[in-house]
Amino acid sequence: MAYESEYPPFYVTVDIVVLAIRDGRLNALAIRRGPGHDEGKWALPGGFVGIDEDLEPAARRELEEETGFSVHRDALQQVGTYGAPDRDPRYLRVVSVAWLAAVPDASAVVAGTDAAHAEWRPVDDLLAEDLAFDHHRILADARDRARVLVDSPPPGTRPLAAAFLPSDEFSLSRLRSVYEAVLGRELDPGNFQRRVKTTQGLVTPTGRREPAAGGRGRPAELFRIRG
Amino acid sequence: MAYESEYPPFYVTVDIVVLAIRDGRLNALAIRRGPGHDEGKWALPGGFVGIDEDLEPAARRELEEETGFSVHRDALQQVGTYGAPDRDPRYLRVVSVAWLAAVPDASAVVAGTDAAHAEWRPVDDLLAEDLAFDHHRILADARDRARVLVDSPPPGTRPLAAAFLPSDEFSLSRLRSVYEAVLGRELDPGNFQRRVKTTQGLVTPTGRREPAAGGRGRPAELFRIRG
DNA sequence: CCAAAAGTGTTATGCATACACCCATGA
DNA sequence: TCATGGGTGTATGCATAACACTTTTGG
Repeated sequence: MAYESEYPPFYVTVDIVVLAIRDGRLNALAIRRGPGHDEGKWALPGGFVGIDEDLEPAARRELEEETGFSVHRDALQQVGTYGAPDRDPRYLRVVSVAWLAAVPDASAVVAGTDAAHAEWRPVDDLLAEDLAFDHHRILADARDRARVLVDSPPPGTRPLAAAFLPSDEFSLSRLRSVYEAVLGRELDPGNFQRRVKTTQGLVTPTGRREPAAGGRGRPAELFRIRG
Repeated sequence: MAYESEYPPFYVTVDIVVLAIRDGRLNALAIRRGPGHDEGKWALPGGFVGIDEDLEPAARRELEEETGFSVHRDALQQVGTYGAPDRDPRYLRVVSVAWLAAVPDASAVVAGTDAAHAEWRPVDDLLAEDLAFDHHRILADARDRARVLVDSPPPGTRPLAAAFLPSDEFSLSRLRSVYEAVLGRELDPGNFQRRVKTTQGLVTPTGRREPAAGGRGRPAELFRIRG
């Protein structure tokens, strides 16, 4: 085509803020940068978009390469796009489309995948540090977005909180702990119970109760997301 | 650099949903496509990002080229990024970062600028048509975003509604008509009045009243955004 | 006086919060 | 029986909505 060379070429990448709840705190997958630019700093996982690949599939592919997880459509959300001319000094121009992914807590998942040196790190801790590239801002934006999504999930979508739960069935206190970790504050157990139960089409009771594991206190009823 | 040729090159563009209130309806700037791909369909204004240009300045530059307007920081918001491999058949890969811009109603502005054949069109009408490229989805996403932003402006930012007003000073019914056009529904005048007045730091009274122009009914008090 | 728009008052309703209190279980 | 967490009931405050009503102008 006639105009092929008239416009500047860019590299396009996806960066993914992979979120999970660990020990009651919101964690993100971070990769310690090796020798070279921003050495030793934490960075977000990501990679280049393929020549025939749409953006969302590219994010999904990277996520699976890093964690092994295939998440639900609604658990992978575009956060924003970052393209300052100097954001990656290694190349002339890299524009990154940032995504957030909510995955269940699974400590072992990272090992054996691409990101052998990836680690779960509390988001608060990461945000208190100097991250590589513009990943500090990306992480902050992703956390803000996650808070909005957890607080008021768009109608018709699978709530983001569901993606953090390791099992289809869960107690409401488990669900509440997810909300608390994402929002960064404690919620009243009773009010949370009522709010979730009275929200149409959010959870359905299974009738069964939690196997008395730790065993102190009344066993909780088990629920399931969306019928 | 060693890796320059390993990754696929993309073109990066910005598309802008320029919004204004005209005759009580939410309008967007649209350009009728000439001979070539998607001929005759309406498209959004936009253009390529420069080699040394950040994304937001690129959107701002395009906006000014098309309309002559320099909008406030908070009146130009990133909506999302669209990069399906086949979204622009003219080139191999074009990734577009979509923005929404709120501008005051000024019918004459378009003439004499780049977009001589740009026209204001009601958003509802455009969404009922088949737009060029993936601009239908972009426009729909931008309108949804505008509604959220008008309804609950992020604290500390200049409310989006202010950007639609042609003057610093305005009556509350003028402001209300902006809300109504964006939200697509009517609001109770009394309740709107109270809500706006009691919201801290939103509007400040000027003490003056509207010059009795059309002249029927009690002249409205004039307000200003953010003291 | 009448119409029309600006602006205020009043009441109902829903929702979130705070918190008291009961339930069911393990030790 | 006690501690612990699950779960319900209830009062209160706040934001919104609905709408009656007053105010101020032009015709």
